Amino acid sequence: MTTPFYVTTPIYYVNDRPHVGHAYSTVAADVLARYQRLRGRPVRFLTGNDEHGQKIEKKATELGEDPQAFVDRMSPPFREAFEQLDCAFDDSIRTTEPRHKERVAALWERMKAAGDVFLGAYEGWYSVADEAFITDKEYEELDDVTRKSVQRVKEPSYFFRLSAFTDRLLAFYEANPSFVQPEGRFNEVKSFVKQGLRDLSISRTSFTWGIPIPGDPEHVAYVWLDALTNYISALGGPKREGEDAPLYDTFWREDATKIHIVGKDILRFHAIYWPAFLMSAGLPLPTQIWAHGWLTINGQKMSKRYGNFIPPGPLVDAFGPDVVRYYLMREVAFGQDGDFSHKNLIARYNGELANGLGNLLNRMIASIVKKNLRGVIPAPGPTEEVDEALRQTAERVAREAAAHLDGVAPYRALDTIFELVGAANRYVDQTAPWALAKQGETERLGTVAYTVLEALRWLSVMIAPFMPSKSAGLRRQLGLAPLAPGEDAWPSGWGGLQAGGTTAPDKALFPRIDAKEEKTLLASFGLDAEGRPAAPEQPAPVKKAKKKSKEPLPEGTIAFDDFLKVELRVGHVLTAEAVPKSDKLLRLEVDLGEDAPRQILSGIRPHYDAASITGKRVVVVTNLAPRKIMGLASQGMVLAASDDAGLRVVEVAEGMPPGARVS
RNA sequence: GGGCCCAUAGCUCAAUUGGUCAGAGCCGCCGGCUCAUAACCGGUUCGUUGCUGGUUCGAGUCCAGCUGGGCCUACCA
Repeated sequence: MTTPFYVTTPIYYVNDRPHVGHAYSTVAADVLARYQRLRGRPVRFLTGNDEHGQKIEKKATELGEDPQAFVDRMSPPFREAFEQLDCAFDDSIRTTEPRHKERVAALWERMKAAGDVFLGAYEGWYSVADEAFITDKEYEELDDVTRKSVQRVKEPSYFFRLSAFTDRLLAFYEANPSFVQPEGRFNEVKSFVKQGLRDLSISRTSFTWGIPIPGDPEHVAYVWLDALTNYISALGGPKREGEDAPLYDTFWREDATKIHIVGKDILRFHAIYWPAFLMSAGLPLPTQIWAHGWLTINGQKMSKRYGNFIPPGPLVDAFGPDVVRYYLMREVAFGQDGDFSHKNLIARYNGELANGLGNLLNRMIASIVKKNLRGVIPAPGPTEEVDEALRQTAERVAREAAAHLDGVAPYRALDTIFELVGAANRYVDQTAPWALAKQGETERLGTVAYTVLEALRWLSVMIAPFMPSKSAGLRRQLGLAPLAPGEDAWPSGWGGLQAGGTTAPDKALFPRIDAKEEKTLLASFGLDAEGRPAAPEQPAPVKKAKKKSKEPLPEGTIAFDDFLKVELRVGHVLTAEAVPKSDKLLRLEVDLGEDAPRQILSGIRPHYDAASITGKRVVVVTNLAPRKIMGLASQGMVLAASDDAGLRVVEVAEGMPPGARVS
């Protein structure tokens, strides 16, 4: 198959710092891209950043920064993180680039020309945190924190006639039964569409940080219209009359394979809105939307709040890019939720990479071939049944692994590939080349050694999409050049390894991590020997408080653990106002480094007025159960010192960012 | 309220269109080997495949109900 292959990651919203979740999506896309390149297909792999929207504008304003300066600062860390992970994307687009903006305008014009865009007025709730319009019901069900970022909007707005696409979308789904993967997610999409679609508001006038609408610059494009367009704008599409766009013509043509890797949270936008936009504009639709699951971290939900917001950098520093990539792809079934566990990573590393593949290479190259064959690859003699069996295993594995990669099941591909590692290790034991050497059975030894080396060569190709550097290292030891792009290099013909070549024994490809190192490594990630967070910050889902008969504590003291239950953080007081009908209460909006500020009520008005408390950096108890005071929810408590003479809030030096933990 | 998905050995997962005694890896235990990264190889314990019925010559695999978990969705109190 030599049709072009196009794979994209979501474009990551620059409100966040890169974390393991971003790395996961991107590595998955990179593995697919590298695999298809190996197969000799023309490949394009795109990632990028989503940089517009009200949330960005708001955040930048809060920081006293120009939005453009803000996104210029927040965007590079994503590319750097992915490069560190050896993700070889061909392009990384930013939605603030001119090349993107002009294509959003072009898409808009096409949709408008098709008669699917009309001017109306939108009234309803808009969630800034999610950058999405929500219904009244959804609004009511929100938690208090999120609700803070929801606003009532009533403004003129352009609409996209999404309602007219219900039947066309359903027909398309029917005709493309694997358009959305996994299947369960597709069902959700279908049932959502079956209920009938409402027209979609696709412009806003209440803020400016976005792409102006052609002919009506009061409006900026709805962020999702803006963002989704990236998949074609990066290719130079949609084309205007008479334009030349070779990338677009190659990778977005009807028969190219076009896969969007997305998180399950943004599936609806990709599986419903995006195809509808493209249908309206008369453009080809993507081949497949792959929604993967979420990762928890050591069993806990990843969240800034719980301090387990894992950036990929330290992982790469500790284990190297290939091992992190391997683990991410191996551990979780693509499409399902999974857990990222440092402990497990080390277990898989030792068990599969060091003991399995690494040791196989080492026992052969650095020992048997080196000692008995002077490091030269022997010519195979007549084969026996065991030799044929290993060869057949290799052929089956290559076939199945390829099928799994074509089907976007990287974890299954790895599972299959490592069957060959196991088979080769068993083969070495069965044929006992060290014994053959002692008995002077040189010809048989040659056949056995060749068979294992050839299997290793096959492995060097099959692991390449997952572990490009380790693949190169493995090939170097086999005396082979790194894989070069071009023809289909996936192993199929047995015997490609040239006899007479010189092997290059080297240090262990995957040095084992011993128990002591493991402990040190885990500790460096703040974990105990069992791989659990040393100081669990995330309360276990409240079961019943078990009575623990521990040593009694001295009267009047609490255990250290008890102290840790109190979560104190630095809060930046954004606004303050007196609560009507109350003489003591102030209603504060406090930035705690979360997505939205919290509302906190504090009885400090006798000592502070609204103006004097605003802007202060205070200490807030953040895990106090929310409480309603005079009808208003209070989501925390500001610490203050007081005596008869007066009251002062506890303040923190200017430099500490909101959200910093106090302990 | 409507709908979807999942529930298989201690853990993570497999089991072609229902069809050989339900498998693999990890973990544990026993043994072997010694070329190797205290590695590798062999053997081995635990499953009435969530529960209850049904269809069938035959069901983990289909149907109904139940229990438990996850998710999508909705302008019925």
